[in-house]
Amino acid sequence: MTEQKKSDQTRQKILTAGRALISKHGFGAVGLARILKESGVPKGSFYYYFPSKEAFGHALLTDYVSDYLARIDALCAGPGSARDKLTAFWTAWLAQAGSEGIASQCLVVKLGAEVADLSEDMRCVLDDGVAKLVDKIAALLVQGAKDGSLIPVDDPQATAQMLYAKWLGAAILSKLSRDETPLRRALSETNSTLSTS
Amino acid sequence: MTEQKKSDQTRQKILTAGRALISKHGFGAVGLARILKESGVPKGSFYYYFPSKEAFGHALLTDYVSDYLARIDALCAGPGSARDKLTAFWTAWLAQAGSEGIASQCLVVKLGAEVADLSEDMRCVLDDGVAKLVDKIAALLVQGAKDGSLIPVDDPQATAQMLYAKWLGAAILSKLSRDETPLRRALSETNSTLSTS
DNA sequence: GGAACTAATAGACCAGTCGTCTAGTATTGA
DNA sequence: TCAATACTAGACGACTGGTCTATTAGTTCC
Repeated sequence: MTEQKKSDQTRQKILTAGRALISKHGFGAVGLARILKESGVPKGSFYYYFPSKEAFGHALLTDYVSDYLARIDALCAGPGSARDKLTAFWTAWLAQAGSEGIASQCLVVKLGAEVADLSEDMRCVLDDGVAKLVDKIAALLVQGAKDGSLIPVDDPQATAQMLYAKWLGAAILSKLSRDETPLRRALSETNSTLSTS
Repeated sequence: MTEQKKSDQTRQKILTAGRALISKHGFGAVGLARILKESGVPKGSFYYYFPSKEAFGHALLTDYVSDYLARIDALCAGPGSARDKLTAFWTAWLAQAGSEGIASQCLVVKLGAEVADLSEDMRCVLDDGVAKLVDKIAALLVQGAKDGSLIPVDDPQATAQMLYAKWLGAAILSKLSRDETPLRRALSETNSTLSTS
């Protein structure tokens, strides 16, 4: 009662190890054996928690998306202008790039193209997560127009989607070139396009 | 003499079938057996033409990049303003989307994230191709500023890279959502940002 | 014709894949 | 206490992956 059921802990361990491995190598490229070895869970247990590898991938993405959106919500709920929040959000992409592999955290970057042709279920989870994220960005744009920190835009939804597209593309270009320049340019372009003053 | 050596024809057949399969499913997800079967080449022959699957991937990308750049060169050498050429280039992304899988042709879209963490050789080929493509886009921006069809920009190289990033991201979003809207928005945003008049 | 050489192929090989199955241990509730 | 459930354990099967060796088919030259 005081703690999570042990069952959930084990399940979470698999999910966590899986996320690390898969965000680095891709979904298809990582075998169950590797994930299980990494998380110290025997093979037999895997199929107790997940009916298939695809179902596992589905759970992994669901988990990831909900984590991600929760973090954005926390950011939005905090103090500061809409502009500050947006900047903080984008800057995090660069920060991740610095620490380990460039844009290595973001599963949309790593799995977007793979999952789209692999599993309808997984595709929908990721697509849904992106849609919600774009909504939140659009909301920030609206808020920024009100508090005067951002330039008003005609169609916040469209602008938010194109903003996200630019960052997604820039992340892939940075991965490909092993160079943060695309991400840095995205940041400066984003600022100069949207910021007042 | 009159014709290519048969050896080269066979090699090309493998490359062609490989490109179709891999641009749809990804590099790792497609086995040699499938490619060979598709191209009607016996399995035992593969290692006569390529020393390894990775070397094959390298050749595949080299082939693809050179095809792609040649097409751009042909477009640039043709008639019309820089603006027309750029528009024709981007519109092709949408046209591909319409016919079969969205943005299914572009190997940068499909393989960018996969290859970046898979093979240094393949990564370099793709990265090099993208760099050259961005150069050509930048050259069009410069030309457009001169012929008056496009708004002059401060840093054509940076603008071209961000332009490509936006389209790359939009293509992935379109793949993910099975909806051309992101690509269409990219087109209208590109036009309204760059076009004079 | 027959030797010498290259071009091309067949099929074996083993590591690795996902998923199943049977057996076993802990934990719970009555 | 005892039985039922929750969970662990890993061997096993059927199959696919890329790779390589041994062999055949084809050409060239004397």
